[in-house]
Amino acid sequence: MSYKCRGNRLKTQLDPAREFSQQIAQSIRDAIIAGDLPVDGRLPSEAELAQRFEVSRPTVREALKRLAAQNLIRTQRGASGGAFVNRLNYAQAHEHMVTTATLLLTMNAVDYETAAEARFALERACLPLACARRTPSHLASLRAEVARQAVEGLSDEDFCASDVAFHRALVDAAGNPVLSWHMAGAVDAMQPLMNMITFTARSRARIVVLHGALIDAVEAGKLKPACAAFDALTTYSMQLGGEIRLQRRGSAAP
Amino acid sequence: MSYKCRGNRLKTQLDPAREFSQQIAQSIRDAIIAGDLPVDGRLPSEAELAQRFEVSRPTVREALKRLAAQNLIRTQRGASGGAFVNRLNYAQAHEHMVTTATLLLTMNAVDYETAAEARFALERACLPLACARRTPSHLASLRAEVARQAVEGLSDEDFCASDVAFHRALVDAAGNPVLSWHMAGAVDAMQPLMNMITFTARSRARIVVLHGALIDAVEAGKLKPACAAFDALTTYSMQLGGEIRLQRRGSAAP
DNA sequence: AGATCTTATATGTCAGACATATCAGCAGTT
DNA sequence: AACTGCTGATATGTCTGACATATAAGATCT
Repeated sequence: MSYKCRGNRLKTQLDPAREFSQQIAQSIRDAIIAGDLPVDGRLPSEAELAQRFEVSRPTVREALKRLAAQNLIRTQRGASGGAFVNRLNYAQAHEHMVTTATLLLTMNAVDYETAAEARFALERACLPLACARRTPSHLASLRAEVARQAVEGLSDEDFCASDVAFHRALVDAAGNPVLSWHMAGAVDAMQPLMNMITFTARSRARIVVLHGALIDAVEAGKLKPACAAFDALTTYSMQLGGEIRLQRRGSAAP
Repeated sequence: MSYKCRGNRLKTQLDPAREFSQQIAQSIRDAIIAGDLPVDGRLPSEAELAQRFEVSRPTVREALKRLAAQNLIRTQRGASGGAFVNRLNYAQAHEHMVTTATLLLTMNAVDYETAAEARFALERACLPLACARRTPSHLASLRAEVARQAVEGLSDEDFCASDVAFHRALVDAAGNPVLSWHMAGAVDAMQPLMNMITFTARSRARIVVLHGALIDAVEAGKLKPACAAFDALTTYSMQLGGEIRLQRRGSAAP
């Protein structure tokens, strides 16, 4: 009924029809999720795993690399080394989320409207919490980014980066790490995509003003004005997306 | 400026201090993201990659397994086989998201309040779109799940599963696949966790009523009542979480 | 022309070996 | 007594070469 329904040991019976390394990785993954292998616990050595599963060491290693790719384990060389169960921290999960989200968007050629709609809908959901919990530290981060965005000679890349930092800070102001993690895919992965599409057309001054209004509302802790400011930002972004599409339609692709 | 800023070839210069397989995987991953390796395109054979990177074939294989673990490539045996760039589809990304979210929650012992707060905040953000776009098909799915939940003899597991299906259908009703993907981590991964914590205490009848009211509002396309119904569900769930915590505090852990 | 056999190619797996990082313990010196 | 440096044990990282097996394409036979 709980997590610890331990069969306690790894399933070492392998189906010869499927890849061994895949099955071994699954077996170990299941054990980790079930809690049979505690966080920071050490897995048996590669040699011992090879014995248990009755495969060679390279095969075991391929399985371990699969798990390492998911940040489920880390390895250390040396005498007391080995493979250790990783505590999946937010930073790793964040990075992972961004990679997956980026791939999902680019490989499926998701159109701007769909991506932006999802992003703004999700980010808007953070506003109530942000208004209620924003700390002076959060507000300082937000204002710092807006100040940077107002500088004249800023490159497009730096402006985009600052924009991402601004939105991330806004999400973090909600004070919920799980929420921040969920939003990583929307902000860090989508925002650059949106910037790439829109940064040629947009007016930085207008964005700075909209950002400023948003901060003021959040600082005052007033939800309605915050939503209004955010919706204005949304509307402008969507409008830019539409203009870009029209331009693209007019001119042939390079 | 666009994705295809191709340096066209893989970085084959490796740093001897770090693991080769990790660097090779990163190099190929970068090439995929940059669009140098098109979807469904074939990678060079393992032997050729080994030559290019000046490493042995097992090392190349470890790198490929890392990519396979992320669903970035698939492999085929045989004459015209090899490793092919995978189009990351929503189903795979969905599965991936659920795994990561589950691990993140369990391994960090995220408390119910934090997880639930994030989940409800995000799901609430889907309501406006759901009210605007829900199709008869969506509504039918929603009603079917509620009907199942009202059956007397339903097991706890089945009730939980139906609950998840209900919320997933609600999110899908927003008609935005990117949004649905983002919500997978919240609904599919968090909901079972929440159920596990709350299903001993909750009143099924009350939940069925709340679900029904929510569907009615969504069907009518009226956002305010939908939000009200959803907030009632949120409040009830949070309240249950509080009760459980009190019970737990009273009795020693098994 | 169609069915079957052969061959080439690529991945999947294995065995054994060496290189290297790291820790623990012991020796020697200060 | 405390610090230093050596040494061995252990485990991962990597290499070499080989065999097994799946698959497609060409060659052969009916």
